[in-house]
Amino acid sequence: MATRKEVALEAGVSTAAVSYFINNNGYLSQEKREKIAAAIKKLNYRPNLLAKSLKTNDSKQLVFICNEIRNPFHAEVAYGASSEAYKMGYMTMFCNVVDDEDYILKMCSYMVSGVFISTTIIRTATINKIAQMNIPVVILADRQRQGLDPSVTQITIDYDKAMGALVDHVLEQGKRRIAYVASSGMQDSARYDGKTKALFAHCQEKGIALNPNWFVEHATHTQAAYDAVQAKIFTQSDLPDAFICTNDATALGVIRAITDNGLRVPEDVIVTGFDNTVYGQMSTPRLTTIDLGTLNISRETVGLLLEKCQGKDVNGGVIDPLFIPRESTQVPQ
Amino acid sequence: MATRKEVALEAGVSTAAVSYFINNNGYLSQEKREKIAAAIKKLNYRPNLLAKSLKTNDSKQLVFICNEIRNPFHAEVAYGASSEAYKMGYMTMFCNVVDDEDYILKMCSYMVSGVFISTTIIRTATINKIAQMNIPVVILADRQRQGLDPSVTQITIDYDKAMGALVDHVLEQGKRRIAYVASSGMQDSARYDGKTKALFAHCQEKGIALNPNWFVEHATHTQAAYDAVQAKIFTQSDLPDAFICTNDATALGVIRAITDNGLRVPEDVIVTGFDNTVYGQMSTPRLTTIDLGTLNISRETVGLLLEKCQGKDVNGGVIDPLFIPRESTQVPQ
DNA sequence: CTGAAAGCGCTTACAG
DNA sequence: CTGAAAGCGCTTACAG
Repeated sequence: MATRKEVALEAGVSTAAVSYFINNNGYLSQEKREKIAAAIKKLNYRPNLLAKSLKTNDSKQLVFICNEIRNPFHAEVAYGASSEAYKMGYMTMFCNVVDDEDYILKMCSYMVSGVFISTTIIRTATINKIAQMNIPVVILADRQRQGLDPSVTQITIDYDKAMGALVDHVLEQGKRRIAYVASSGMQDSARYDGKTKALFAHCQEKGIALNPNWFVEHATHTQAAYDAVQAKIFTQSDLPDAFICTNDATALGVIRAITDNGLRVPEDVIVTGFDNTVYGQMSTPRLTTIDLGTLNISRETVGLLLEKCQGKDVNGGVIDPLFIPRESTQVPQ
Repeated sequence: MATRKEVALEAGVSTAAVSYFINNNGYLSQEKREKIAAAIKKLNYRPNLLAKSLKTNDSKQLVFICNEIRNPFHAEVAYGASSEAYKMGYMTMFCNVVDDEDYILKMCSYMVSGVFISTTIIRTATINKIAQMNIPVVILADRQRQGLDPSVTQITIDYDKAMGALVDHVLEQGKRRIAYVASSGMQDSARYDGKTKALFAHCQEKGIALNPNWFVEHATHTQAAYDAVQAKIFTQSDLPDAFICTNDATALGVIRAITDNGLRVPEDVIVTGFDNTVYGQMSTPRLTTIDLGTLNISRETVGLLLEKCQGKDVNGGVIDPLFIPRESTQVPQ
């Protein structure tokens, strides 16, 4: 690869002039412009963005952290985030890893412009260390975190409303034997997420006692959910009549497990999802779920992040969930 | 953020010594080591990886290009690729954009270590420009490309075998009225992909004339496939009795469209997918499909890429597909 | 209006 | 064994 120096030599100008040309600032005669343009073309020159980043102290790289890109919700967030970043001329580094603080901090050591966190399963201490590197951070998550560096912008989801709608709907269907399928562990308070908390609160309010034998943990994905439900629920003689699942991906695995045990959804057992993914819209039966406007919120969150990068003061927000009843919970009349 | 200079000052050593300490090379007395370690801790110092990259001419960043991260196949490849990169200490930049050459080349201008392309829909000229920047490139795609820079390593899929198995199976079910649902456009030769080509060849061999009215194009994803099939197929009076779909995600949308038109899968119409995603394993009916060992091949491809980065000579390969018959094509006896 | 020079935060060959 | 110095490819304040 040719460097700036070679271009300057070829064009018979200073290296500064080449810089001015490329960044379109400073004063440059028409004649020089043409010479430089010709030299760039001839040498097939491309500016080294890494060197530029070092000088300007900004790499125009965003880092995006999520814990499971194979979950269609996260894939949608990643899609929205990276396409918005693209539109604004930013690159996005992708991080699948949530528990290796050293790796995450390394990733942030490339003078990145900002960090977008889309997962609950990351330690507050890790987030704070990123913030202390003076990197703008936004987090899209399921609950307001305590003890977070005040510079971090939080965008949370109104889980009380969402889980309230789900629980009320389940009760309206005459079901009271509720199983809960979570992606996190129930006992581990660090991962005790907003959904779980809201579910428990609403059931208590409605006088429903949840059976701890029907809590399924660590159902991080479709296959894991299928396996966990088979192992933990269908080995019991006493069975639930409703499954509230942490997301659509999980719910699809649960429905398969139910069907494989000779029961029908929704006639025998009802199932709810979360996220309103396309797979839940297209499945048989279609999933009752919660819509968050995923694509839009991921885009808006990147927008917020980029405003922070420009030094603007930015407010977090709360996402209003929309309840969508479909076939997986309602027996046709 | 503290810099190397401040650490050196604090520890009372040269900046070179700090460098030796961090990279664990050169000679350093035990006493100095301890002083440096203390200074690093005290100042909460983190090396600027961008500056290091500029000096060493290698950023330890890989770029991963795919066209649709929301497709579960690509999500799986992204997952495998980035987790393998992580294991080897590399970062991965993620690129969703396939047709903006300028953006792609910019992304490669950060002294990236290598590029992993997982899409058919990218111009050969663009790939060659990356290769001409002396960046190692691997491409995981559906056909051997002509005119590619010889430095590029190609990993292709044996589509003849895969489509042959699918077509034979469909014919064995007594179906001869085959519709084809493609993610690309049929007429655009640049996007006329390996699957399509192989399908046509096999049908011709078997004496099956494909009806051009039953070619559905641009079904890039589940929703797009649903919409396209509704608009193009179910507006006709003459209907196919089998749908061969470019991938599982597409097939799920097609099944929904068929069902919404009052027909049953597989009793009235049969449907095949491709990729063996978890959604096809868990769907009702379960999808007949092709397995490629996606997770493994994405990991192996990254392994190959990293070997190339170390200057090794590396051979591409051909992936052997496995046919998996399931419920979506077989009426239970 | 223009270009020489300093400097971004690192690494490493080399002189002592 | 150790540190001063040059240099990676850029940008930009500043002297002329």
